[in-house]
Amino acid sequence: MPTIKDISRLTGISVTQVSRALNNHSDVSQATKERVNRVAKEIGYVANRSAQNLVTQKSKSLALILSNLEKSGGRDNIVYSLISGMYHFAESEGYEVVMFTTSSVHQRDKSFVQLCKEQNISGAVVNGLRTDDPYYLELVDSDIPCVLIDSSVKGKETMTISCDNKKAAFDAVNHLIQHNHKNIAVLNGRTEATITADRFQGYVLALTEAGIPLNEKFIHYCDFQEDIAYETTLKIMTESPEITAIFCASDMMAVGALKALRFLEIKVPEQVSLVGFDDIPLAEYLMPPLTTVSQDFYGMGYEAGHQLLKMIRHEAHKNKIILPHKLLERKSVFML
Amino acid sequence: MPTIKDISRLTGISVTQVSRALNNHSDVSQATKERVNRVAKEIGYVANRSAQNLVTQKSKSLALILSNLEKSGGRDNIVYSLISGMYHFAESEGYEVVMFTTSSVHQRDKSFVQLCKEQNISGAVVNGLRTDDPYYLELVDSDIPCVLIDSSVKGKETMTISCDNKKAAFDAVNHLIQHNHKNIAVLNGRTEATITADRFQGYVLALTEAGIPLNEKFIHYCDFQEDIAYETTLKIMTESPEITAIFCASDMMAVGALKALRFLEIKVPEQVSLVGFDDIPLAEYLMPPLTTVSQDFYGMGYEAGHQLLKMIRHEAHKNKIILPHKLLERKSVFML
DNA sequence: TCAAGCGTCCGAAACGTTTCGGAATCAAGT
DNA sequence: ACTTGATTCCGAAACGTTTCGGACGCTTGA
Repeated sequence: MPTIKDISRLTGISVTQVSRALNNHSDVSQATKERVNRVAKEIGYVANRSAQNLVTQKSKSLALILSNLEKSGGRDNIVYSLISGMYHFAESEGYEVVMFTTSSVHQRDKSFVQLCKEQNISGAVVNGLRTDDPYYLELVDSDIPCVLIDSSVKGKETMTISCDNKKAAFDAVNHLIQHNHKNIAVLNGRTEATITADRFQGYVLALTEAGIPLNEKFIHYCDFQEDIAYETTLKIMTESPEITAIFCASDMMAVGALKALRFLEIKVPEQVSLVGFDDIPLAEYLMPPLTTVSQDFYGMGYEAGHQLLKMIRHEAHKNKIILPHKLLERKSVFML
Repeated sequence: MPTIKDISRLTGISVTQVSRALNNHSDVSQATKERVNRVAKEIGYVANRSAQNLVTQKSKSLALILSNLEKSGGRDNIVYSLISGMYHFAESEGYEVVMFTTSSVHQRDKSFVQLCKEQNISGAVVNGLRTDDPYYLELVDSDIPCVLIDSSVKGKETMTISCDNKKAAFDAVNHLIQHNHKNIAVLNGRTEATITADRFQGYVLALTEAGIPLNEKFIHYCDFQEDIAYETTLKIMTESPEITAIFCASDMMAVGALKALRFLEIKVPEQVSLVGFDDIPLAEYLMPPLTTVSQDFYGMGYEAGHQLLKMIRHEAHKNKIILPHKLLERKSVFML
């Protein structure tokens, strides 16, 4: 591979000036710049990133830190959308993105901070980590700029990006109320997740605004998992057959609920209405097509990268960004 | 960040020996190794990858080269499975994976080879590129080891990994024949793709073995796209209502076909049977659940990484690997 | 004539690591 | 006492880039 020295030798211009020409610095004449660039193209010169990173003590890489690739992205392809959104932004800025998961931490016995420092990584987008993970806490407390998706922690160098989960849950539940439902169960996510609490608040708000009392028996947590939602639905529908609607805090849980209802031979939506959350690709193909709150995960990944770069460049940035959501009415809600 | 020099200073051991101790070379005493490793852990030392890459002229990064993130991975999450399989393998070996797409080539005006050289990347897994892409050809012709998924080109340093597409297609079509279908249409993929030709051969073989003549009117190409499959199905079912079964070379095309059949009020599978290919997550949720040929894309990504590393290390490797497939019988095929 | 300023240039050091070539120490064998 | 070999060590160069500090030549204005 040709280096900057080759260009220097070929043109008779010093290495210093070649470097400055390539980087379009001001104190190099137009003529020199042109000559350098021409020769560079001719011999197929590409800058050696390792050398650049070494001397500048930084790199054009962003980290995408996830809990676990396989599991979380199984069928819903939320993580995939996040990846491709962030990737496309990074690409447009000439940045690389490198992924880390909790399993890489354990496999290599290094913390996220170490993993990042090792590669001179400039910043990280974080999604789906347990907020009590010590490595997570170390990361947000470090001097590495972080953009957190769907969770907020007061760290030195962090910002949060998410949709308005409370309002979104409110919209979903209110939609059910507008269809005259009163006995509305909720299948919520992992109790430790920030979004779980937010969405629960939306649920509560919608009910209380409508003057409907809360019923402990209708409130359940299913860890965002399809199979737990399945079991839970089986249980609550036999214990509380007065339920006429279920709000699921994720589409995958709605899928589990739907299967359970089908198993119990309860008609959806005629006997029980269903609202999901996320709008995963599956949602529109279910029978019936699922009414759900849509989130733009691709946009989230893209915007996360965008904000991260702003932080890295010390440009002004807000510390919280709210992305729009939308209630998608399909066929899983029935007017009583 | 602490460096190797800090360890040297703290222990009074030369930089050379510290380096060799850290890398567990043979000509350093056990006592020294222990001391070095202890101090390294104490001060939280992590090796600087850039410096390592620079001096060794290689890196612990593998490339994953894709046609286009967004489009190809839209709903089927095949690409996601590939990514996570390859990622998990890389992770277990302490390697990074960096993704490139055709759009990165154009955005940065660099060929895949340049993109790889720039980062000292040791090898690449390639999926979904057009085989006539000049950058693709340059890549497989270069000295960079490549593992090609689902396509074969005689390059210097390449190997191919795929399922037995011909046999798989044969199995699918034969399954229809065993259910007494004779007028079997095929919705095939992009004409330039290697797998398209392979699957077509399987289709032909199944028919000829059963003594069923080929019918040009039953053979169509839909570029693996749902909407084209939709339009095509609309067309062929009105022009050739004698068709009782359709073999789709991808599940996404089967989804398109299914929508078209539903629009035409043709019952699946009672009036027309359907077999897909890939077993995407959607398949089992369709109405009726789709009978299809399953491929293990996660395993493909994992194995691709595995074989790539073998090539990089100059260990023995075959130049073609066939992964198993399986016909998954669900509810979209009807016995005539 | 001199100083100041500008535009353009260059040498050399630095980044953190690996590795080549050589060397010191010690025990064992002659 | 001398060689031999094994074991353990070290200095210095090298990888390709950026950048600091300085320098040269030219024009301009006093």
